Amino acid sequence: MPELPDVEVFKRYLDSTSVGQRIETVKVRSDKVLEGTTEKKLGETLKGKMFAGSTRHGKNLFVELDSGKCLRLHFGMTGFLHYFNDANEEHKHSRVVFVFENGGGLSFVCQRQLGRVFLVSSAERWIEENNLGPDALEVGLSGFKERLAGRKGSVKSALMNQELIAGIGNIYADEVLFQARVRPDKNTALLDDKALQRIHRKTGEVLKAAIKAGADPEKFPHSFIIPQRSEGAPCPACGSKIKMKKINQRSSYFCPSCQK
DNA sequence: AGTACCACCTGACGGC
DNA sequence: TGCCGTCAGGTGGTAC
Repeated sequence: MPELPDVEVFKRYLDSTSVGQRIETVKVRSDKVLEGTTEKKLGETLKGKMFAGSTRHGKNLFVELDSGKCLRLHFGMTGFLHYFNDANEEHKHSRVVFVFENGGGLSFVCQRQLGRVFLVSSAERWIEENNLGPDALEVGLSGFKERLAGRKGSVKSALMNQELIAGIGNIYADEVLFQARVRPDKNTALLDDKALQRIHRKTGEVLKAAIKAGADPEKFPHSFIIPQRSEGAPCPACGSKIKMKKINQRSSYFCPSCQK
């Protein structure tokens, strides 16, 4: 689930349900998702404070408090947010709950518990210290080309490298490369200027279209390959059979006829 | 720099 | 029905 478009959808959900609300208490259902903090510390830091706003960078969602402190939410493979009004609506896989003074609650839900909740001093500082690349929706063509320049590995690995560009994961890397008509195992260094321009343009277009569709594959344009991610499925552009190949241990689906 | 493999986790699915 | 391997949209560490 949680690549850039999903996290952007979570951000909008958080903004509309929880920003402006004051926190009464924090309940930790599983401390496996906490990193560098504890239920006690989280409670002490958040109690009585308000969710003042949020920013997203790549796959990270930063929630700012009116105290100046900041939460970093990373959703792993199975994380999402769930707002509920009544305690019996709390999700089965709710791992951390921010209970608001109005009685509602926001859950950080994460079945596989690979997601993480952290306290950070500021979003900018964390991004800087962790060498995160520019957000995939913010990076311009020149920055995009500079960051990919001289890469020897596959273009898909480069697109998924969060230190180069932040926000693209396994699924959307496949989509961007399908739309740009570039094979995912193509060596980045062999891409000509036109191909790089196409990949940059399609990155923006694909991510924006996915956000517009609420990151729901059922609402994606018919031209997208994502809903066809299985070996032998018909290519949405030419009808030939989709192929699967492992690239850096991750399943990659592409059309051998459309993508060169 | 790039890649392979493992680990962290849970659950769904297919084969036997 | 049950056991088992495999797979899943992420990331971090280690070793080559």
